[in-house]
Amino acid sequence: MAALLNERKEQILKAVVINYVITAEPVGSRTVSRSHRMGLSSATIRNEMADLEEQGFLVQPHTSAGRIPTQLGYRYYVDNLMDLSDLSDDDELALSNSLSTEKMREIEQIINNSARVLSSATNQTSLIMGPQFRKSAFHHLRILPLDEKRGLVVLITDTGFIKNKVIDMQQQLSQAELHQVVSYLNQKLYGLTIDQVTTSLINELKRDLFKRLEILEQAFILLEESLKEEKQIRVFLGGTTNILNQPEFKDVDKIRRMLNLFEQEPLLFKILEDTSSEDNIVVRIGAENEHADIQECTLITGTYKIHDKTLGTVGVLGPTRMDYGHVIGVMRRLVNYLNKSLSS
Amino acid sequence: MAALLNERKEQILKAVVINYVITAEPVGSRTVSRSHRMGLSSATIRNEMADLEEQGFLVQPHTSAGRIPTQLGYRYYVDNLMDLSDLSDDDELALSNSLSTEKMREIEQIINNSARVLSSATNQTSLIMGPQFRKSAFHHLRILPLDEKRGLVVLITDTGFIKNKVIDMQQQLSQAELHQVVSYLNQKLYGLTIDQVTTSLINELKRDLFKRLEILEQAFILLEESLKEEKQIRVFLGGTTNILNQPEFKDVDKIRRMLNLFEQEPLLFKILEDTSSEDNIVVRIGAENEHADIQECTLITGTYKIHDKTLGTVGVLGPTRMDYGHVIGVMRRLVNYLNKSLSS
DNA sequence: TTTAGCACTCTATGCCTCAGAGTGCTAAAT
DNA sequence: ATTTAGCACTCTGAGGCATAGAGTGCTAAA
Repeated sequence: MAALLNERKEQILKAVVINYVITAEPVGSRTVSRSHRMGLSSATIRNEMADLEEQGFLVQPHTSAGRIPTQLGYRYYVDNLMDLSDLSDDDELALSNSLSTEKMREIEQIINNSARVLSSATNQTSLIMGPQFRKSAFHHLRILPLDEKRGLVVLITDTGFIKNKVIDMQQQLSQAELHQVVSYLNQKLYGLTIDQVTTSLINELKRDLFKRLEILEQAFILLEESLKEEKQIRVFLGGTTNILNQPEFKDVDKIRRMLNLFEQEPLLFKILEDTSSEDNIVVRIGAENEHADIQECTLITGTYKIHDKTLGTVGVLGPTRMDYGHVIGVMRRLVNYLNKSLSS
Repeated sequence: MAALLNERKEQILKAVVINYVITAEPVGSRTVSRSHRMGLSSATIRNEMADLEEQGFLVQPHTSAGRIPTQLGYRYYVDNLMDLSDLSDDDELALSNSLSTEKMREIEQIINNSARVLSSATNQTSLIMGPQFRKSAFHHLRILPLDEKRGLVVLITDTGFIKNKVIDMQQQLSQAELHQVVSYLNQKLYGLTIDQVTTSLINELKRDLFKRLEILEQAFILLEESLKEEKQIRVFLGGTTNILNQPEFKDVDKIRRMLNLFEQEPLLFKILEDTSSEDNIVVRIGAENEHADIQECTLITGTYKIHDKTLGTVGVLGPTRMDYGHVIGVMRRLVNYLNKSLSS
């Protein structure tokens, strides 16, 4: 960690960041000296800024331009200088309105709404990772016969996740047989997380059950299949077009790269998962992100929980020039709402 | 319908369209006379082109430029001149591979895959409307109790559509009571399309049932709710970034408008539904589209069916400068595959 | 009816200039 | 020892201008 700056340098750095976030233009010494009434002439500021540049907090796009913050500059700002802005009343209202638990029983809907709210309150793109099915605990399983040849498997987890899948049943099963198998499975699997339902466990059960009821090969294959399939998780996006409003994305090529990224759910998932610090809000600025395509961006993430168990991650993605205080404020609030909503 | 052109004019129009589709540059008389070896000098072509312009099939972007087709020109081309290209072997392979029915029991997956294939084979954005739940016929309904206070309603249609929803049950119901209600409902609703399950019908049933079993207010509200909710349908997109490859979309503002459109499912749904001619493939060029935001685009749509019953619509959206023959060829093929896959 | 030839038009490109913004340095002021 | 005023210097971006190139329309000859 670089040494701390003296207060005057801090004030100047802060002024540059704030100004640059608003205008997207390099900030000159004159502007700082004027707008932030710190009673110093532009010449003095110039000297300080030269220092800040030497220490790596600021850069000039070219010799005769103002300064813009480096990633290090943003980092310092976030760690030491940032004011957490609270929500505006409008935002507050919009948030609580669209997340009122009233009409939203389905978790998908809550998540989707959250993505919308988050993106519109921050003017950035938002990503939300749904509950991680495979980390939920098995609650119970049902098989509904649909007709002679098909059945519907319904899998329910402790977090209220419901997964269903139509299966073919080669051999016809009587109600009684079916019931027998299902209740055996329920008994054995209860309380395990989906992650723990490994192939080997399934095989074991299969052997077990095989002795008692030979017909059920098929049912197991299906259970396996339905679990495998869930390896990748849905990531919900909101406000993907917001990124087009940022002047740093006026280049069609950059836009293409970002949108391409947005189309690849597994990648998004990986990006979000990498940041999960299990606790609180994480800010990744520029190259602090692993994925190459977002190294000009900042990703801010938080996690939401149900009864203290981490369910998923919410994120905001935008250019490094972003209103950190505001975004973090909004995200705090959103995570709180989510935690409350989901725990009831 | 405008009068038909003589053969020479047709050849020239065709040459201009084909050339322009490839190069995206205005086509000059010299180019036509050379590349399409029709044994005429550029001067002659020039005269004919002037005629074609007067008749509204071609335009010049400026006085000293080549010509590009107007919407009328494209229309004439599609109606009278177009060669339907068959698929390349590669495309063919990709198509049959990714749509092999093997691993895809879920309809969502089939649709999703189709969207991907369609967009990558055409290099355009594809839109696919999933099966219209509300036009499916009611098959049967189950209610699974989850715990004391919650149940899972499962609704199954004749087209294999499965819709489930968790409901709260204020009053506890015994298994027997539940069973009674459910079987009554099944009997009454069987065979109706979801559209036909109107609020008034539900009310009627409610009265009916009320006499016999007072507790079930709640269950009905839930059925109603779950139906209402399905009014809007999912539209699956593929290759949204393809649109960025088109030179006509190098303007960030246009891009924003398109992407914005893509984010609004209900609008997309409306656009797709408007074109449903119930039969065969429909081409809407430019202003032939109702929606203002796609009047510089061409939308080509087709419908897929299961047992002769129209399920949904697939579409390809791109600039009016598009390889009509190829897109239509691919779409034909895809629709055939879909029809076959779904009917088995 | 077709074509060669030519004058004309329009765009896109590169080059130049110049104003404006902002800097760094030096010397004076506090 | 700081701070500030003043000044020369640098770099960008916008505007103006000339030019090459592509393509046309028209006229007159084939």
